[in-house]
Amino acid sequence: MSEQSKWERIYSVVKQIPSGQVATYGQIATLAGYYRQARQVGYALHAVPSDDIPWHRVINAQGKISLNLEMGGAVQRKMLESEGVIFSSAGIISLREFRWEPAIDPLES
DNA sequence: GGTCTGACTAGGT
DNA sequence: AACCTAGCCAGAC
Repeated sequence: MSEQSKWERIYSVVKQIPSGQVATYGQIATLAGYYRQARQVGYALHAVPSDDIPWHRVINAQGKISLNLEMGGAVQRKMLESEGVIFSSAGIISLREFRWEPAIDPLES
């Protein structure tokens, strides 16, 4: 499988994250059929080709933003907050409250 | 070609 | 809670 179609599969899952919800890198990897390849999800999002992919709704497993502030972390937080996602004083999002839990397999939809 | 890096994670100590 | 390790693999050099 080429890396192109692999990334596109990752993107197709990310596109299905609803506004106001978030997913973790590992969750996207698993949903796309690439269990344990969370790093590749991060890499794919780093090179995100267009702005119709809600890359900002992907965070790490600790509920935190993985970018440095200068890499766009501040922008990501602002976009999430504008969608209604709440950050704690420590900058942590409650995954229990905001994590996306797809009812159907994203690859089948 | 080998080696290193990294928007990561799960499991163990 | 903090730290370590193995697993993953596309680029950059």
